[in-house]
Amino acid sequence: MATLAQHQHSPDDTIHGHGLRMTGQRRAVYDVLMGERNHPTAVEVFTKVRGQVPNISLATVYNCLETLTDCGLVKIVTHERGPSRYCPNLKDHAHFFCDSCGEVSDLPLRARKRPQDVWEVPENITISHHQVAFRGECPKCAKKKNLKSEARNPKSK
Amino acid sequence: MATLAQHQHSPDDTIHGHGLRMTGQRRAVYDVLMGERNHPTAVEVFTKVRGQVPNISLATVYNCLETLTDCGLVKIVTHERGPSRYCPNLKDHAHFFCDSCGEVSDLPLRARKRPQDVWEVPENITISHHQVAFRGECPKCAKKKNLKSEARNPKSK
DNA sequence: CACCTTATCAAGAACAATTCCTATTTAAGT
DNA sequence: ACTTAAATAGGAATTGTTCTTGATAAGGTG
Ligand SMILES: [Mn+2]
Ligand SMILES: [Mn+2]
Ligand SMILES: [Zn+2]
Ligand SMILES: [Zn+2]
Repeated sequence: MATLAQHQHSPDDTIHGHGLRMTGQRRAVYDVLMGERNHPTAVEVFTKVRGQVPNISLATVYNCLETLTDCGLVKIVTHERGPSRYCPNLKDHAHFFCDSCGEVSDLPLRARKRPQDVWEVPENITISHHQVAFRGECPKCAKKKNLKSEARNPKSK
Repeated sequence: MATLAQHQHSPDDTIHGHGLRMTGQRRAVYDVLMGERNHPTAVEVFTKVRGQVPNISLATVYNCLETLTDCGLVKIVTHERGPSRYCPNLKDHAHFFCDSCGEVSDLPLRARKRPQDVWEVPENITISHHQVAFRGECPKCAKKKNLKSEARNPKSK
């Protein structure tokens, strides 16, 4: 079941508040995102949501994702030239992309910190958004690699 | 290795160091990037570089940009779903994108600061890269907008 | 210089992700 | 039930990029 969005409103109320309807397709797309918080691509959402709405089209999935994004229920996440991914975590956060397994995870903003503390942003420019992506190797992949190199050379420290 | 580029070597040496040749096309592409530090797209580089090498092809521009990137002479900059842009500033920096005029500018990293100071990055993950983008309104566009609203309502404070 | 071997190139086809178009269906409001 | 606008499915079109291929150019060698 879909949990409530951020504050007092259900996703239905949020969508209605934008003068739009909560349709079966929109709910199914939203539920997939809330269910697997893996930052799926549109195509991944599409294949998943077909289990619920067997003849939804990919264009509709794109439309639903755009609508949900416009209503502020999900965020779109882009990374280099890969396909866009979608995230229902509305808190301010950055993303980590593992180069070996492709996993995407959330990195919360530290309390009382702002990106402007790290980069010199001139006073006279107005910031409305920021997007921060880290790349590297996740702990799982690092461990896997260590096991392999041990097997290859058992005496290595 | 790529890091040599900043220091004692010319771009020619850097490219040779990778077992490649500095051709007319590659130099022309590199010169365009060094000349206008506007973070041009591949197509913008293409039209510009045609002044020097009239029948260079777009595919070759893409190839040159990829080669220069692989050699560490330029960086590729992606932003949301727009076309990739290219940047010859090798220092660690973030980018600001003006929503009204499309201008892209560099924001230097503050001394002795790291992105990890602002986002909670678990100890056991290895960071190899980060990419940081800010969006908003540049000073020029803000001023323009102010002038317009003054003209519309001369008495407004 | 003539010859060989590769790297590089131009041109266009192919590709992946996304957006657009249009006829049909669905839902709200009366 | 009737009217009207919103939403959908399916497919075509677009955009930015990569791939393929045959022709050229550049270094190295004798
Ligand atoms: Mn996220
Ligand atoms: Mn830059
Ligand atoms: Zn991993
Ligand atoms: Zn501007």
